[in-house]
Amino acid sequence: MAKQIRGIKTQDRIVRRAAQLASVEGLEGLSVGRLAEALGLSKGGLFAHFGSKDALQLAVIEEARRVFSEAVLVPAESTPEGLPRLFALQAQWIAYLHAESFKGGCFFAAASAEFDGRPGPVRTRIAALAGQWRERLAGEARRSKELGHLNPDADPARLAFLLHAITLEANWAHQLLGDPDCFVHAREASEACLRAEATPEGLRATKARRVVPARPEGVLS
Amino acid sequence: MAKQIRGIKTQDRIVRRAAQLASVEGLEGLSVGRLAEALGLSKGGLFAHFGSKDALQLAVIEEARRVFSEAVLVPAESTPEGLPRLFALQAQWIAYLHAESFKGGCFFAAASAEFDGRPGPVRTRIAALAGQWRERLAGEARRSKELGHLNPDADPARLAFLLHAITLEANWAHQLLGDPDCFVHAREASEACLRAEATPEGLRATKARRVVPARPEGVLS
DNA sequence: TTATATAAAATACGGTCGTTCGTGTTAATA
DNA sequence: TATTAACACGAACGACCGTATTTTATATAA
Repeated sequence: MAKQIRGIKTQDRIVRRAAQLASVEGLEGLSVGRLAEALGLSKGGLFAHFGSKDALQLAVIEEARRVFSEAVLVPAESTPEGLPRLFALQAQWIAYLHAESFKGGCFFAAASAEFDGRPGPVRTRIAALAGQWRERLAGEARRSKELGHLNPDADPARLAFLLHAITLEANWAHQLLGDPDCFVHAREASEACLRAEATPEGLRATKARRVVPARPEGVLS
Repeated sequence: MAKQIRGIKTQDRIVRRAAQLASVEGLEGLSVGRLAEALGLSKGGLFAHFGSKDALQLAVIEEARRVFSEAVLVPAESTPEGLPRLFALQAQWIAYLHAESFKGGCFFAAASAEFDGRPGPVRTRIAALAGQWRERLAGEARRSKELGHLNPDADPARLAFLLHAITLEANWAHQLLGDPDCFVHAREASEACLRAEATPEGLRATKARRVVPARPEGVLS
């Protein structure tokens, strides 16, 4: 058999493919045997890299976090803080879902639903990351208010709640119903929600900005 | 062993308990063996009632639909059509989640995420019911517009999108993060979204209405 | 009472799961 | 060249899965 070409380390190959499969079949539904088969490895060989399924699942979560961070957080960092950045975060997130970096949609949405009723380290990690992300949105909303980009009576937590809701809904509608309008609705609704509480200065600061398209990652591995 | 008291037929007992367990562990994660054990039945005895796991899962889905219908649809029917009913649907839905009729949160939210990447009759049924429900919201929004309860430029589909998003977000925040404010946020956000596009007449028609509290069902079986 | 239909139990089968372990191969080091 | 460490294979394990079949108990009807 031709030796495996490896531009990247085996651990990375495993974890990337696993993240793809898990976004479709779930973190628990993904089995070591089938993952190994999909990668052309033996079950035992693959397993030795992690030692337990929990450890594998945790590694997969970190990979998903990395992908999400590069596709959403990093691009948004380059916009000015406050409302422009809040808008950028939301726009990048929607674009990232639209690009289908993960075939099964938002990895964390899937993992959240799967593990919210199952105590353990995996659930703990997912909840922590999801909480951080929501807090990131809320924090940027608070900063927007400080900068005078949002009305004084705007509630940052509720705004984060709404933005988060809109994106999850788009993901849901896309994955389950194949709704072709869901991303348009998501963009429009996001804009409407922000506009409804923005000050003129906030709007002036937030011009139409280019969304950095997310290129599917790890698909070729 | 004391004989089983059965006020309800065994099939019902099975399906009710199964729906409870499935809302926590997932429709696929729920196993015939453990379900039988939880009910004090033998695996074979339980299995004979359905003939296949697919059939059991489909029966569980119908049960969840029944519960949802009684807790949300039926109470809302008694309010006048248009904006009042749209508001009632949303309020009942949120109250229903708050009451935790299903321990694992919204059954269909969980099932959607679990099966959106798994073709088959189960996924088909879930998608059909979820689509019907969203269409129900959109239809009531359209009717509201016809009755002059909503501004002429309101987009019923987008409104349904938003209301649906808000509730799913509350469910998510409750289940994963245990966010104590999520239902308050959901109610406030829903009201804000409807108010933003409502006509004075629509607001007048929609007075504060009592939400029928959902009593947890099947928990005792 | 006997006969019959149904509900549940009991047992078993093949398959897949996560996990372990001993062996062989490869690559770097001394 | 000899040694070592990392890597991957392949077989095997016990447990549990969905499913099938066969047997036992229970209730009803003749």
